[in-house]
Amino acid sequence: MPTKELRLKPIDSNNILKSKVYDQLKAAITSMDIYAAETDTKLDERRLADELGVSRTPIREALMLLEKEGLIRMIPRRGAFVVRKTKREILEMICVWGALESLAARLATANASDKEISGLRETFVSLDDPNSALAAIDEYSERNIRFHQSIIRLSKCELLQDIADGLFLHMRAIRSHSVKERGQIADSVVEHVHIIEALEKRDEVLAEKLVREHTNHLSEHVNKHVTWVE
Amino acid sequence: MPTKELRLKPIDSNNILKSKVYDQLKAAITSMDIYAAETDTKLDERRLADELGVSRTPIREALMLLEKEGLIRMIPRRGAFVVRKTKREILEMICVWGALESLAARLATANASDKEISGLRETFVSLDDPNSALAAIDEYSERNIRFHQSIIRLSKCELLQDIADGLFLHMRAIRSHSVKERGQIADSVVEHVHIIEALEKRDEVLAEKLVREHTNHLSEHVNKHVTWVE
DNA sequence: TCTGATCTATCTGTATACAATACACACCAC
DNA sequence: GTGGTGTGTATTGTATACAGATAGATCAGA
Repeated sequence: MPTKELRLKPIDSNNILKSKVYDQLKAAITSMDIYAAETDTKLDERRLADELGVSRTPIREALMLLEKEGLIRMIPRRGAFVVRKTKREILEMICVWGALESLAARLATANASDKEISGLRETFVSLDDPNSALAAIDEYSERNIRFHQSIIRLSKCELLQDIADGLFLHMRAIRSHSVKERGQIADSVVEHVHIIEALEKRDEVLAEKLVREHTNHLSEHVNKHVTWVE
Repeated sequence: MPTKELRLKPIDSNNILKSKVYDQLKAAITSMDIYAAETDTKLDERRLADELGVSRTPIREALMLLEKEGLIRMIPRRGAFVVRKTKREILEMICVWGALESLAARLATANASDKEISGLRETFVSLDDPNSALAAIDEYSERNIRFHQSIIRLSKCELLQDIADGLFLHMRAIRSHSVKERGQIADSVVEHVHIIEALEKRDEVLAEKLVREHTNHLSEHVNKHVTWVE
């Protein structure tokens, strides 16, 4: 729609090769099934350079960024390898994530608008329809992550979002392996509802408590059922 | 002491230029007084390369790592600039830090040994001697940070340490500007003692609560007294 | 046949050359 | 005098060349 004052979009000067390669690699790594491969997958700089049609320089820059994010590990003179998280590391991530999200919930009760909180319901309301069978489990996982990301966002704390995004990145990678039973999902959804209700009541203590318990449940679940690693 | 089986230290294969440059730059940035300079300090790649006696490649690699850590900001075709944190960002850091450290305190009550906890007392016991005047304030700040780092360490959660280290990095940078009165320090020390006592009693709820309150006090203090930024 | 060493190929780490872009200053037009 | 354009310089982004190291293979010796 035309406006009176001219609206100019902020040009993304980040349109440099480094960023493009970084995005591509990140997407590729997170979408691949790390734990399916029996051998460590190595990222060959020259091969990547050839495939992406750029020189090795932007590749190396992107790889270094990915290493700092913990997605890959670079061994001097050996190469870059996709990192497989250990069970211990996964549990640590859930633990830290719980602390961050419970803080986010507390902040959200103060900083989020009513509309934003009620918007959370839409995020997962369609989960209640019983037609979705196991086929929808993958979609549930994605929606589940988005729900938690939303809470983080409602805290209006940018630093929180940055750190949490880094964690979610890894959670996404192990998501497909998480053994989800039907009952587990149902329980999870109920807990989500309770969290939203606590936020709506602006009950910061309750919201924080519920989020922490929710995370603890996930932690126990992973601890019990995840055996495909380590 | 000589042992039966030969003990070999893990050779630091990270001894590559990239890491050296990274360490140098990080130390230089954190030790400099960012907020004293009236203009944004720019990091010239070629100048740095000349001064450190290496080519631009390791310099750029190190700069990129520093950018991801939030210490500098790279603007395409413009250069790298040391980041000055806004007051809002500082408060956010304290907020997140509080959540992480209160989690750490909770974990520490379960994972830390009695010896480790009692070791915390030594960290700041000399603060009680009254001879140290304002001259020791700088040392207090450093010791203060080390105390909090110790708590994080006692949680035995590596991820927690990684994230917290990133935050402490920035805290160190603003430390020298934090207006510390004598009374403020005394209060702080008392709170530290209470935190240690809670840890010794293995009272996870109390320890977590005290750490959070301690952080909140710092947050309020900064919010009130820090006016030299933004 | 197995162990060990040497040699080679390949890949990474570093340096440097080249290209593109942004800022600054000067010059010109109005 | 002011504003705009154009060129020059300096600095970053990208590509490539070179050096060093590692892993695997081949070969010799027991």
